[in-house]
Amino acid sequence: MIDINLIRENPEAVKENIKKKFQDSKLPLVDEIISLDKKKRELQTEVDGLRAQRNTLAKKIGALMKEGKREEAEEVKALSKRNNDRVAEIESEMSQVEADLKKDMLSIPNIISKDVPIGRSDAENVQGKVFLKAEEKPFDVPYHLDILEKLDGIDLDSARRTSGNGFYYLTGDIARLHSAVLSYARDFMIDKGFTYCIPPYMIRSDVVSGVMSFEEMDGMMYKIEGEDLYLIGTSEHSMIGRFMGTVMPEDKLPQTLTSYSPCFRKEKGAHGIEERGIYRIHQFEKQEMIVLCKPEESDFWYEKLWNYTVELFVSMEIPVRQLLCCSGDLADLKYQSCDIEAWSPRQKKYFEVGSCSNLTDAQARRLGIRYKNAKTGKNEFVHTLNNTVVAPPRMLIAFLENHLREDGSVYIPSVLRPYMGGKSEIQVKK
RNA sequence: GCAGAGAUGGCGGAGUGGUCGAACGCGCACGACUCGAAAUCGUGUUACGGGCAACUGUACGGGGGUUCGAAUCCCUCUCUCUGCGCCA
Repeated sequence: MIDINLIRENPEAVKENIKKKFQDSKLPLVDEIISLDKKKRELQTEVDGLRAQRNTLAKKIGALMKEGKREEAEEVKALSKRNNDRVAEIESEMSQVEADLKKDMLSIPNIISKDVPIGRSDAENVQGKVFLKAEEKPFDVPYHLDILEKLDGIDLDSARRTSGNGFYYLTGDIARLHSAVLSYARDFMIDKGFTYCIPPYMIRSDVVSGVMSFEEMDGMMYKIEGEDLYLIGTSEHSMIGRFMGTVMPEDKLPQTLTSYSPCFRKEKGAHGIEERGIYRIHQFEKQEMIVLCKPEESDFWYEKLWNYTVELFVSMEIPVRQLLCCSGDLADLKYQSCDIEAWSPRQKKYFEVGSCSNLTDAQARRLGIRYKNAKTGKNEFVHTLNNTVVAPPRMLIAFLENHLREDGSVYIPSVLRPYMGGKSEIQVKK
């Protein structure tokens, strides 16, 4: 949600931003908001006056009662009652106007960074920097599922029986590798000065509706039957929810946190769960990083965050590139976003393994996350950012394809060996 | 899970139907005193919204209700504490 003052003061800039995102159908909302906002303020003035009257009358009644002037008091009561009817009328009109206003405000996209490339859809995303040389293998790289099966590292048949499509058993060295990657990533972020955090894996509906739209919720979130609880789709949900409705002192910023959690997603809609293997699944695990900082520092942190992910992948000897999200592909809450994509020697192209976003104050405004500005003494909204550190098992696809050898064994880069009992490779099971 | 107690400003803590946005204390800010500091004294100090301003509205865990009027009474949810029970 953007600042309504921006719409009041500079509606043209807001419209320009909407055009940049190719959401022209939302253009009329801006004028609608201006008129709803005006209406709201008129109603507010009126209702404030009437309430002031109510307060005065109530005091008068109290005074009369004390003096024992019962009859006079009754007269004023009747007057006050009539006044209150009018208050109720305007209040209900006002709550309607407020609801409409809020709905419109939620549809207005966040102002995007000047650095965001302009484009209609993900097809127009722009390649940024590239790290390590993306090389083709001198042999055919099999589909990741086949690699996993050769290494005796996966059992999808049983998972389908116990849980259905979109679930998996990882076994043996592959399961260990999965944990090793997460542990290594956790320590990597701790070394960068981030605070490690294990959050709740279930959250209440008010937190859910705070962190996402109804459509997203419907398409992603699993609900616990008979409870007001949902399984988180990412630890960002509970990590950001942690700060809902709080004001923190300026010296508590920046908050630099890295969290681990399993993630549960229905994956309803566009791509679905049909794809074979472990690319898109209902359950995965993720090491995440989130930052809450002062407004003037969020650009700095954005650059830092995505570079951490790159550094992590490079240390595991996996070629990656940065892909700049274009204006049309950017979610409404985001100011700027990029994906980190890993090289797939099989497909001979890059695919997404993480995503880094700066939401500026849009998320914080929606959730009421503020800090006390030490200079001005005012409470102001923080900026929030989030980024994937690493999310296996999807990340394992990149790992296996890049480190596969012709004989079917998989090479383990040195940084992971301490987490793998010193092993330097995973061998094919005879 | 059962029973009892409770949730008030940055913190502690009064307040049980009207003059309460809230006593008192702590903390914090500013000023006085001092060479400087401590101590002491004085002043100020909730948030959000409307208004050029004067001023004004709302909020005492969340939601709903009673009343002319609710921090205060009723319902409900959440959370905390104490005791019992159960359990990794």
